[in-house]
Amino acid sequence: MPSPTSGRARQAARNHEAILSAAREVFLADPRAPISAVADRAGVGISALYRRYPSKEDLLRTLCHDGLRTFIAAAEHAAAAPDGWTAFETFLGDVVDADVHSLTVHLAGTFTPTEEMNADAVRAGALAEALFRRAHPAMRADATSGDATMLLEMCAAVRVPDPVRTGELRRRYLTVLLDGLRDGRTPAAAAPTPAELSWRWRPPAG
Amino acid sequence: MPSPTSGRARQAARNHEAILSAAREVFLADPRAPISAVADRAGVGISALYRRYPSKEDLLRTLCHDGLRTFIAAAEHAAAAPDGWTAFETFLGDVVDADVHSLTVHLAGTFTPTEEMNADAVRAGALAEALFRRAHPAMRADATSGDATMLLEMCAAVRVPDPVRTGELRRRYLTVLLDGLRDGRTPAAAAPTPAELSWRWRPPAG
DNA sequence: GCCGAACGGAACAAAGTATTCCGCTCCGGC
DNA sequence: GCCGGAGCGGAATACTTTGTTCCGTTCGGC
Repeated sequence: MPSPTSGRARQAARNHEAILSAAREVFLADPRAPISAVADRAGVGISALYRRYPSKEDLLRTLCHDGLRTFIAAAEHAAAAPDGWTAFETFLGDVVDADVHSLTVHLAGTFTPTEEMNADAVRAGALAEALFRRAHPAMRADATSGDATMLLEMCAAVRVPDPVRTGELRRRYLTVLLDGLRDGRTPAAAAPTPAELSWRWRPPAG
Repeated sequence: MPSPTSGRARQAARNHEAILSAAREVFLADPRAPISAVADRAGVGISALYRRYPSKEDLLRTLCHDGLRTFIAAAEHAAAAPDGWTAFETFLGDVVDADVHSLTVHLAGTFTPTEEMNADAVRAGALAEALFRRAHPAMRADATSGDATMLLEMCAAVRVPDPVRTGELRRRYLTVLLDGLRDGRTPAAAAPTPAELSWRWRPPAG
């Protein structure tokens, strides 16, 4: 099957992509969206979805894991920058641009993670932590890597109807936040500890 | 009925308060929570709720309107400060502390607003705008009053299981954001226009 | 003791939604 | 050309969730 340029197999491959992309959009907009919304957005029937994923949970898990991988890739890519602060800035910017935070954190807890996902989550945490450490000297002394997590969370909360403007506005507030984190001298409450942020990853109730 | 200190009427008044408070907590945690969750949290039966509010929508509307009034009160109180920046800071801090943003913005759109609410919303917007204008000279030149709205939105997104820590962390990031807004010089995308943020207030679909 | 406001919570009905199923289409090999 | 079956659309199903109603009970005030 040498990559057909037309025909059924090709169409199936296209659908595969369309479904993933539609699922990203739909669940990004509303993590509790019904699966039919994904089918509608992708312009396919429901069975095209169930042919690929045994259940909604599997789709969610796949989506989340993809997001996690994107996160890791962004961290590894940014780590190449020689300057610690620049690396940190690049990393957060890329993650915000990829709109990956909602995919990972907001979907977590709606499915039981695989072992591989847990490993990747640990790896992602370590990479982010390393980037943070390199940048730490350039920012307010009381900052912790938990701050980075919360910055991403706050940027993800920025939302307007137009997706393009949403992206622009997120970059704007990331800039404001980073300016504040770097230059800010106003005393503030303690930064979050890792333990305070890990609750999101607990598996579905029951 | 001169404020009985015991008896049925007193109990009813207590329930009234308990219900409102429970509703605030529950809908703050999840705007789509079922009404039975409110009853459970308040420690009362469902009928105690329906005796006071004809429908869920009415309860939501009341809650949101209360939040709006708190917002207005905070703005009026903060406006008394002689220094524009201090007034602005105080205002946002009070709104964040009162956890009023989710009550207003996140509940909006789940009910059809009353005329009075619309008027109050306009008034709230005008007050916030006035506070912003007084503080504007002290911040980065491209800031708009829409930034204030988004700061509140971002702070509302900060959430950990412990409510007390949630409050502390919100204050922390408000500080970071305000530092960034005041001292930040890094160029950034255009701030949101009022039109871009008004979509939240549109009534329920249909 | 009796009345009725206030209540608890089961019962009901309407939605919403994950998953299954069946019949159709149409590519690809012969 | 023709057939088999992969791939599919979407109605049907089974079940869960949830807003609202209803009825029997409680108990403070007279």
